[in-house]
Amino acid sequence: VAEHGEPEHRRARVTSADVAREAGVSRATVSYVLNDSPAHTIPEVTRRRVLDAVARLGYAPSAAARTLRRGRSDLVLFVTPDWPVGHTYGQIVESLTADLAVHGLTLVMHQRTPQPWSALLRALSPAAVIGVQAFDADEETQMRAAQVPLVTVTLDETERRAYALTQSQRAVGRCQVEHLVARGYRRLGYAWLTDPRVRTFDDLRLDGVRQECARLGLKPPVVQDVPIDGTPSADAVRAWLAEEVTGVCAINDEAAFAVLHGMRTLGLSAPEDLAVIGVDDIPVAQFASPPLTTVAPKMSIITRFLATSVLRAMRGEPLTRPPRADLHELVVRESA
Amino acid sequence: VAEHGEPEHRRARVTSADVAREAGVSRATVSYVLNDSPAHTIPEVTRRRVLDAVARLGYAPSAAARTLRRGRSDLVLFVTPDWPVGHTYGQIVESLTADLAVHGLTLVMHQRTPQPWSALLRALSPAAVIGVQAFDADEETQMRAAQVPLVTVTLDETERRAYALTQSQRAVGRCQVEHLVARGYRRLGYAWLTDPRVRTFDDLRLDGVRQECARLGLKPPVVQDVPIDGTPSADAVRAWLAEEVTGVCAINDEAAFAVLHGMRTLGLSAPEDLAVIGVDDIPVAQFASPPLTTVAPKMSIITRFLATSVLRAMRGEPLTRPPRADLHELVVRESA
DNA sequence: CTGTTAGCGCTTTCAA
DNA sequence: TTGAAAGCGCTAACAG
Repeated sequence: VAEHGEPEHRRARVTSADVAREAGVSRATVSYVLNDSPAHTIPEVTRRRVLDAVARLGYAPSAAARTLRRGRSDLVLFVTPDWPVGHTYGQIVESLTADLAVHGLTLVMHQRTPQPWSALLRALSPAAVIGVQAFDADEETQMRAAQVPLVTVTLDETERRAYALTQSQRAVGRCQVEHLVARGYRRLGYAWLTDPRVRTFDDLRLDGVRQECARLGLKPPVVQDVPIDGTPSADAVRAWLAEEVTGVCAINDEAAFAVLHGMRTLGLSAPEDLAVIGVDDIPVAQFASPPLTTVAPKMSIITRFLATSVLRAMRGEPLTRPPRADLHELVVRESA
Repeated sequence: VAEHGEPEHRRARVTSADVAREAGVSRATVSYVLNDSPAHTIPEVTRRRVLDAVARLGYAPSAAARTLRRGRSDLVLFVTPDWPVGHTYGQIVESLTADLAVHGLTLVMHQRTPQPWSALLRALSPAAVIGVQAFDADEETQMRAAQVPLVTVTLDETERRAYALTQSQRAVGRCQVEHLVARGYRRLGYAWLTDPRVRTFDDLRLDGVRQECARLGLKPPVVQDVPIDGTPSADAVRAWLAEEVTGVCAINDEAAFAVLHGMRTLGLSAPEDLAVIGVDDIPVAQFASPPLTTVAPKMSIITRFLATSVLRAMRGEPLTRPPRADLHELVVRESA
């Protein structure tokens, strides 16, 4: 831990006025150039002069001033649910941050708590809000009142909304079933996490599993809770076996690991006794025993789409459909 | 993906002027009350009136205006290295965000790229910067020039700095050795990741392992790279066995999983043939085969300390030493 | 095509 | 103890 005191000669901040002076133009012109103001067309010479001055002075516009003036910042607020955030979280931050940065937007994450976050909203004046859960009526009212140009990307398709990620979640479940059935497993189980907070996801993924089972004329999946906090995951395995389940779809790779572990304590092994397929492809999935077959979401495509959606919504343009390309891919290893 | 258009009646934003009017005082008074201005003492009645008005109007101060005025925002910039961010990342975000929020500070993460981030610095005017790598001279100059009150919390202790996390990293390595030796393993190996970007950490943790080996009069650890991207981790295991290594410390849990997997392909099992101990206690560690013994950093304590350091540094107070309590704890399972 | 200018909402002297 | 007022740096009308 180290600290720097204030510099002795606190050189004043470089402002757009400095740039204007250096370039021999007015502040307005500087602003027009820097913002590619559509209403004003600036001759190339002037443009270059301004840009040069900017470079020479190392000028960076003050986000605060710009926000104050425009009434809206360049921040995009990502409101995460109250789930335990796992590997996926880092991935999202990483690529979404990059995708937004391209457009001059900065990602700010906020994890939902029981407390309302309307104050955050007003304090940040974000350019957009991305949510992974539907906002309740109260929250939506808040956002309207706060005059936040509001984009909601949600996992929940209960309302009439387009639903990129929702579709993806269902498709993930379908993909699991498809693979299992292709391998000849016809009586399926589903491994849910005990943590009730993850249920949003589950509902959707499980729903996809159910859909696909129904479509293929299979019995509905046997759902079992799998405790993530430790021991008795063998119970779930026994229950499946009792129902003659031969293949289980896990809500995510952690759950799959738990199932595999439960099987191990029972002296069973995958995929012979029970095939297991996960979701996420966490880094250690390849080191599972046996290496875990799983469905890997293509984060970069998803975040790219999210970023585009935000941009379009900010401009008031109609939102596009999710990309054609699958938002996930099957990674076949040995567990199924 | 759903979108809200602008509200029809865009009710103007609630400002401190509104609060002042509602409370029958001046804007200055509102400001004093809200900021607990030390130079001014406000009678309790006035205070209450203001606070009531704030609540009634649902007023939230504009971060932009405040920043513009004060020249510094309430943002704390966390500059992460260019490593692959794993499970730890989410943990840090989660608890550090909460710890800072208590003090009205908002955490913003920025992952280092080859490009400089000085523009970000000037744009955000953050209240502090937390770095997990030492900043180079250029960057430090930038920060001074940008007049950012600068706090550096670094993993690198090469310069004369206090080093909470550094000590912790070394201590983590020592802790691994301690446990292994207590269990009777005396010839040790060290599992490094192939990814060169993680080396910062490794150096420190490995250093701790070396120190402890030296202190106990053991031979230095046999270091082996472990490829995280797939297959041939068996080579490392063979190499260790050839050197009569009986216990290996892994740089993190993923590396430990890789080692365990390599052993499995060789028909070996832990801890009989080779004991393995990791770092991090990722959620799936308990489901490893065998369940992974590991050193778990106590994130909440670490982030609390980070938050406190930031606060103190912002106030110009001297920085305190890291907390007495160990910053990590041993989680004994079966692999070692 | 470029410049002048009026604020955005807040904090903080300075004066009352 | 409270109020009036001057900006912080920027953008966007409006003039020129």
